[in-house]
This record gives sequence, structure tokens and C-alpha cells, in this order.
Amino acid sequence: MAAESTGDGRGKRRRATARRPTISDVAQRAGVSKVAVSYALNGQPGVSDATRRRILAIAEEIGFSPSRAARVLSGAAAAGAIGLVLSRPARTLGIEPFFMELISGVEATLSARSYGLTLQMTTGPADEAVVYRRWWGERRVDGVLICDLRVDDPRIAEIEKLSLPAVVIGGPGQTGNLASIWSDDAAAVVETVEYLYALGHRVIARVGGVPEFLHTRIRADAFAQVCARLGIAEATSVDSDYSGEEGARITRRLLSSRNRPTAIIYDNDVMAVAGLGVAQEMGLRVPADLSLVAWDDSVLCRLVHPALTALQRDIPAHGARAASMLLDIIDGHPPSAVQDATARLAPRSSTARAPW
Amino acid sequence: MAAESTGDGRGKRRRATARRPTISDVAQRAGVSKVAVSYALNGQPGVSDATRRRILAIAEEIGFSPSRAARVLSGAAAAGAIGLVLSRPARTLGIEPFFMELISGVEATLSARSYGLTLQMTTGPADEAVVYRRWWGERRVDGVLICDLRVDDPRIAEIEKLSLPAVVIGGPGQTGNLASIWSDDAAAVVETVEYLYALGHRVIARVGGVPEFLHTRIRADAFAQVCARLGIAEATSVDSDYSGEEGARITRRLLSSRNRPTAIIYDNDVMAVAGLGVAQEMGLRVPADLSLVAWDDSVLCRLVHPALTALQRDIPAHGARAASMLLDIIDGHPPSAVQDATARLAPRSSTARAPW
DNA sequence: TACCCCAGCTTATCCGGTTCAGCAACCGTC
DNA sequence: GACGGTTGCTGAACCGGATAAGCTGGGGTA
Repeated sequence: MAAESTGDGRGKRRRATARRPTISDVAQRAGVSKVAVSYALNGQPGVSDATRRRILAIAEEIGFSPSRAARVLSGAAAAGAIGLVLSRPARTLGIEPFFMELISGVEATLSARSYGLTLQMTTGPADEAVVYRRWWGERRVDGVLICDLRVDDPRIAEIEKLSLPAVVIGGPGQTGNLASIWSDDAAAVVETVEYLYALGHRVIARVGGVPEFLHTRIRADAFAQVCARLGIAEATSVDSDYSGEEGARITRRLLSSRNRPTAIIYDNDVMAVAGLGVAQEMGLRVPADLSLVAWDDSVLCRLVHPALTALQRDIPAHGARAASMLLDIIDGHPPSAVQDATARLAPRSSTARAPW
Repeated sequence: MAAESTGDGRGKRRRATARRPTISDVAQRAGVSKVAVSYALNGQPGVSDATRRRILAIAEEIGFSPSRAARVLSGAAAAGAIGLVLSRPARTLGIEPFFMELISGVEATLSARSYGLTLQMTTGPADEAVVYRRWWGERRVDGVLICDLRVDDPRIAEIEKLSLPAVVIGGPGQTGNLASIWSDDAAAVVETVEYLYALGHRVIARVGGVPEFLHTRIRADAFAQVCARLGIAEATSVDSDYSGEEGARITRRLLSSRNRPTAIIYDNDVMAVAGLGVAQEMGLRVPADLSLVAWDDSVLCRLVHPALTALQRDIPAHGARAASMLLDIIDGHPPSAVQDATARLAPRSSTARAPW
């Protein structure tokens, strides 16, 4: 391993990438100290207007932008990024429009304020805690967004212990002292069931999501309650994993049962579309024989025939608001629990009067 | 603005978040110098096994992880993140499963090597260059992935100028000296058209994507050529913006034309599904009257009825490979142009023999 | 015993910024 | 013309790590 330093012309080993200009380069060119450059760039007093302009021109010319690492280290700046951990199997994320829409909303807020978004996918909530700790220790993010809130979620305590700024997207309740943004899923369920009831449906089923998630529980409870109140005896609620396959399987089972439902409410759009396929394959007409309602209204619902009645939420706006809250908290505002708009029922062609 | 420092009990203003342990804290607790801690944590020689174990135990106990900023600054580490800029309208990203699948694949590679992914959305390629420059100057990312390669893409020159490690997802050609990963879209087009020709189709239309994108051009050229070769005179190619609305509009126009096509190839799945809806709405039976082929096979294609014949690619794997290449380049490997698997035609129920 | 070597540490320096405490030069003022 | 105040700048210290070089004590060796 004769590490002779040839060719390069410098003693020190360089990275392959070109040398990036530093504050000293600017200072040298301008014939001032780096302190003057720092003041000039940050709009601080301490340099004359003429010097300031000269420095700014030079910085622009040589394409200087201050090293984030150095600014972070000196305590002047934060990481300039927020973190988002997704712990769903990587392959299934692609099919859930929800996350991409959420992310695009989050990004809309962040890019407006020159913040970055750091993503990480993990296999489960246990790994997530590790990621949070690492991020926090490395000062890699200034705060985190927490999705898929679980019942008795261990992440809440972990984040609180680190006193890492955070916003929980979910709730209400179970968010500890962390800020949160939530929408009233229970009310949306009630509205949907009452609507189906008004259409004459008396056997209504619900295909829920992952039972560990808090919002699944909230929706399931609301469904059971409103059905009890309306006197709907046949109110089946089945859990799933949100996948199209599961949605199809459960729908097939529901439609094959003795007292088959005349209306089904799905916890996401992928399962609803899969359910529609099963209904058609089994020779049932939608909506004449069977009404379907999807939760979360992506293109999917509008593209299929008949178009699916869906619970509509502005997910990008939801994400944007969550990001905005997080930036406020990073700026020192106290955490709060904000209620966002309730999903509203968008009736389309997949719901109609009950067949009997 | 009486900035009295009360309550905190410290002279210096603190961030709201708890104090993060530093290497000095570990050193002090262990009764050694920071250097010993550094050696111990990095597996370097210079400390005895007993001391090393003690240091590691203490580090673990107080939850220490080294400040990324400090490591970057001292030149020992890179940013530990790669960047991905998406310049499509934020709202439309949610509906394209492609990106989320790509991202999940990228993440699979990155999380395995403890790399982060920094996302940024911009409004156009001009802004993208600004982002690259800033990232590079701030040393925020170690490399970037470039999507949606355009014809004469200005980003290529910009990145080369910065000598920022990069992998272009797209091509072949027009990628300068940058590494790239591409698949042979031309071959996939040829296979599809030949398949449709074999089924007896003689009037075939194609609904393309954004004409500025290189792959749109490649596909359009291949389509024109293979149609010419097979003697298909009626070979319409229409550009679009990938949206379902456009897909529906164009399909409606194609199906209303005098010499209407018996087969349509779409450049993405969203448009294909929208096209299917239009066909059904116009009373055409798929596949008896009209055959449809989608490019990129997401759940969408499988969930609709009839299920759509699609050009299948393993997008997560594509993303994972791209990320892997980028990490290699960051490690100093020379850039290369890699050909990934060609999309293969997955025949389903939306294609059949031509009606006449 | 004198010598050398090496394991096992420490001290000093550097990375690229920010910030605080000086410190000249210039101004007007009494 | 000595004084105080402002303006415009600089030197030095610091952030939290990595790293090169120096130091020390104990063991082996001649």
C-alpha cells in the first residue's frame, strides 16, 4: 500500500468532488476577515454598506453557501430539516396514495421555508425509536412528524424523554404532551352510517384497517355505537391490513355470508376498489344491489366505474398544517392539539337506496 | 424587550430541547480524554479492551451519538444523506404511484446503510439547479438522484460542474458523464405493438406523457418506427401531462374519431384507468371492442375491471439499484451506465383479438 | 543496567462557521 | 485639544468531533 501522493499536487487527500468555497475564500478575495463576511452575509451590523455589497457580490460570484455543518456546530443554526419515519413495509407504501399526498403537503410548507425533509423507512415501531434517538443525537433533524399513531404508542414516551419537537398526526388522545393534529373520524363514521341508514340500508359492514392503529379503534367504536343507536343489529366490523388482497378476500367473505350486507364501508380506497371488483365478479350490481363507501378519496375512487362514494379529506393540506405546526414548535411555540376539518362524505355512483 | 433570564437557571439561552450528550460528557464520565472515546467508538486501536468496553457502556447508557455536524466538519464523515428533487406539481405527486414506489426502493437501500434521504419538491428544473447548488454548498447531501430526465436537460451540466456525485434515473444517452440507470423502453414499446399486431390490431393509438421528458421521446420514436415497419399506417401518438383528466379527454377524442383505434397504449397507469372509464362510458366493451395497455403496473391496473394488460417493471428494485449505484459513486467508484431489466408485458383481460 | 519498543493514553490542531471583546480611526463637542 | 461616542473592522475563542504527534510506564532485550 504505497500511498504515494502523486498527480493531485496536494499533500492532503481530497474527496472526489470539487473543493467547495468557504467563508475564508470569500474573505481573502474581498480583502477582509471572515468575521466581516459573516456579518455581511447575515445582515448584521458591523460592516459598511459598500463592503457588504462587495462581499455579497464575491460570494455570489464564486457560488459560496455556508456549510450547514459549521453553522449547526457553532450553534447558530438548526439542522434545517424535519424527520418523518414510516414503518410500513416498503413495498406497500407505493400503493397507499395517502402517504405521498401527505408528504407533498408537508413539502409544500417546508420548501417555502427552506426546510428539508428527511425520510426513513423502518420495519416497526421499535426500530423507529432507535431512529429518533439517532437523529436527535446526531442533531440531524430539528423535529419529527409522527404518523400511524398506535394504541399505547411507545414512541410518545420516547420522544417526550428526548424533548424532541414533534407533531403527532393522529388522535385525539394518547398523544401525551406532544402537539397533535387530528380530525374527527368518529363524526365522519356517524355521518356515513346515518346516510346509509337513510337510504334504507339495515345490514351494513365495515372493513377496517390495522387494529393496532388508534384511528382504526376510534372508527370501529364509532361504527358500533352509531349502529347500536340506530338499531342496526347486523353491524359487522372486520380488521385488515389495508391491502387490496385483504380487501378483496374480506369482501368475498362478507358477500358470501347468509345475511349479506347491502352496504360496506372501507377504511381506505385501495380496499374499496378491490371490493368493487369482487362485487362485480360475483355478479352484484353496484349500487343497485350493494352500496360501497371508501375512506380517503384518491383518484382511484374517481377512476373506477361506478365512481366510489368516498370520505374526502384534503390530505396535502393536512400535511402542510402539521408541518407548519412543527416549525412553530421548533421556533419555541407551546405545543397544542389542533382539530383539522372532518372528512366529508362525497356521494358518487356507488351508493343508492337499499335493494329491499 | 426585557430579556431577563429567569427560570432557566443558566446564563446562556438554551433551545427548548434537552441538552444532548457530547463526546466530552462520555470522556468525563469515563475519566479519559475525548480522544480515547473517539478511538473506542470508532473501533480504532489506541485504547485497551477494558477501557473500550467501559466507554462503550457509558456511551450507551447516556444515549450518546456523535454529532453529525461535527463529524462532517472535521472531514471524517459525509453528510450521510442523498438528495432527491421532484419537480412536479405537489398535488399531482400523490396520484402517481411511480414515485412512491421508487422512493420506497431507494429507502430500502439507504436504510440498510444508515443513509438518509432528503426530499425537496420544486416547481421546475430551473429551481432544481438552485437546490442542487445549495445542497452542495451546505454539504447537506453526498449525492443526488435525478429523475424525469428531459431532452437537453440543463441539470446535467450543472451537476457536472459541481462534480456532485449523481445517478440519473433515465436514458440512455443525454446523461453526460454522469452515471445512469435505464431500461429499454424502446424494446418494450416494440414488444407491445408486435403483440397487438399479432392480435390483429391495425389501428393503434398511443397516449404519451410529457413531451419534454426524454423517455417520452424514446417511446414515441420507437412507436413510430415499429408501426412503420409493420405497415400500420394509422399510428397516432398524442402527448399529455400524465393526469387522469388528460387521459380521459384524449381517449374520448380518439374514440370519437372517424377511424377509431382498436387498441390504445398509455404511458402510465392513471391515464389507462381513466381511458378504460371513458370506453365503458361510451358503451365500448373492453377488450371485445377495444384493447388497452398501461405502462407501469401498479395496483390500479389489477383492481379495475377488466384488469389492465400492463408493462410491468419492478420500480422499487429499480430505485434500490439506483441508490446502490449512487452510494458506490460516493465511495469513489467510477460512474457507469447500467441497463436495468426491460419492462415486460403482463397480459390481462384488457387485450384481445381485434374486432374486425 | 541501559536501552528500545510499544501499548495506551494525552495534548494540540483542524474543520468552517458564529460571536464576543477589543481596537483603531474618525466624528463632533465643550 | 482632550474627551466620549460611533463606525467598521479584526483577533481569539468556541461548537464537537477526528487525527497527527507527543508522552509515559512497563516489559523485553542486549
